[in-house]
Amino acid sequence: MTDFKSEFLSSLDARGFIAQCTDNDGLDAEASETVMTGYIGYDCTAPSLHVGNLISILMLRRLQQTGHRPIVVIGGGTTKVGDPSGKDESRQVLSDAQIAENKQTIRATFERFLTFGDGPQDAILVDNDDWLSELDYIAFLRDYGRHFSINRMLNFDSVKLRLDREQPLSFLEFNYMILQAYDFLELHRRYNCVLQMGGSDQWGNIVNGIELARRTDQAALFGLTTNLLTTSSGAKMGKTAQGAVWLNADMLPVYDYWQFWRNTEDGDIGRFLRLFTELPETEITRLAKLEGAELNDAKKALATEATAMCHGRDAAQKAEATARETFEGGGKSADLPSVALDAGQLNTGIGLLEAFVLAGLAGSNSEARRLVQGGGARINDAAQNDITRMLTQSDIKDGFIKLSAGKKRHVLLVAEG
RNA sequence: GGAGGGAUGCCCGAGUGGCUAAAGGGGACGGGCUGUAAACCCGUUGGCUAUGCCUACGUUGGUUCGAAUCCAACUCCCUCCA
Repeated sequence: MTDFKSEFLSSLDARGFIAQCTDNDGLDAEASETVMTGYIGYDCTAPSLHVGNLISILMLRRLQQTGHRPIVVIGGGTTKVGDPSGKDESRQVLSDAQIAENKQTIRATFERFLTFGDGPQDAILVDNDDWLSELDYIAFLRDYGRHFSINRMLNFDSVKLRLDREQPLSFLEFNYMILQAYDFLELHRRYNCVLQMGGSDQWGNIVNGIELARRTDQAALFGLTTNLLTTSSGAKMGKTAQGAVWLNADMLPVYDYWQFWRNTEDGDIGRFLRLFTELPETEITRLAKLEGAELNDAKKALATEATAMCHGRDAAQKAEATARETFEGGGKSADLPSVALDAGQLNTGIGLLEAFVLAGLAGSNSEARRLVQGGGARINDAAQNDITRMLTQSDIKDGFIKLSAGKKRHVLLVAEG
């Protein structure tokens, strides 16, 4: 722990956000004496962000809460090129229309965490395509390329690790850090942005931007990173059975989002409460001290608080109530994720396996069969072992048929039409 | 331009003519234990209109009764030389 004067840095520090800063004292002074502007960049390859992006979003939120201006940079320009990182074959390049669409839905998420507008501390959202797509190659190389030292870049971890492992590194990819560095410079020029934040994997890119601005504009910019999030058992955050934990409700039901946090590992509780909720420190200390089964209360608090921030408090409490009824009250809740079913199908009857596939609880008939044979399939809480069984109108209880795969995954089939 | 190495299921990775829907590991899913946790134990893990059928070992064609395995061409990747 360092002693910070500024509310911005001291609160981030107290909550365990900070991994590394390019200049603690300089940034602290800037944050306590001015209304500063800081940014984080996001690619828009998917229609929604996921929990892996959450820490950085919360840093922007705290930046704003402590009196500064956050900028969200959408990587429309970089997405167009197609991020080559990772070792997969080159990804599909998204169409301009898709990118525009993703920008819209992603923006909606930020509106839950930040206040946008025209005031001095209101958040703004910009697209780096605005300046990147207009760059002139020769002019760019002449004006900015000369400031980048290959010798130095080869020493950045992102590059070095690749080369050490003898993995390919394309020129395109190599240029990524240059474009990102240029983003920072451009944001400084346009918006007087002085701070770039991001995950610790962004350190090299951030430092490059700072260096570039110092050389071309004699500007003093700052960088701040957070640790990449893993669970205490070492797994990467943000993946569940179904895939990524999306922040948009139409990509992942609020109930499932709540469940994701509810299933946090014991060892992560204190850390996650500090990072992902805005509960006061005293309350967190109390919750984190709980032991054994009582820790479940801390997990519920985490789930509800984290969900409230992303989806609103009403939705969060509803999810909590649904979970309580489902797990503690014998499974009566009508608010579980539901899937519509044509009423006519129930008249003729619908196969058990087909129903599980329809509900999204199994990926194929074969998978559904294994589920049944493994003893994990239930209808209205009654275990099923006959794969030929048909579901009919008579299975409807209180207006729906409850399908369960295992103890945690439940879906309601609702007849319509 | 030359020489060599490689491409296997969600991922890593064995297999070098039939016993291979393809070892092993990881991940994932289900079950057990528990606290809707972790760890651990057990099972499952291509699809289907299912005692059979279809698809699958980079692509296309060939040899063979039979190919992931042999041959040819092609594509992509890596290493070294120029």
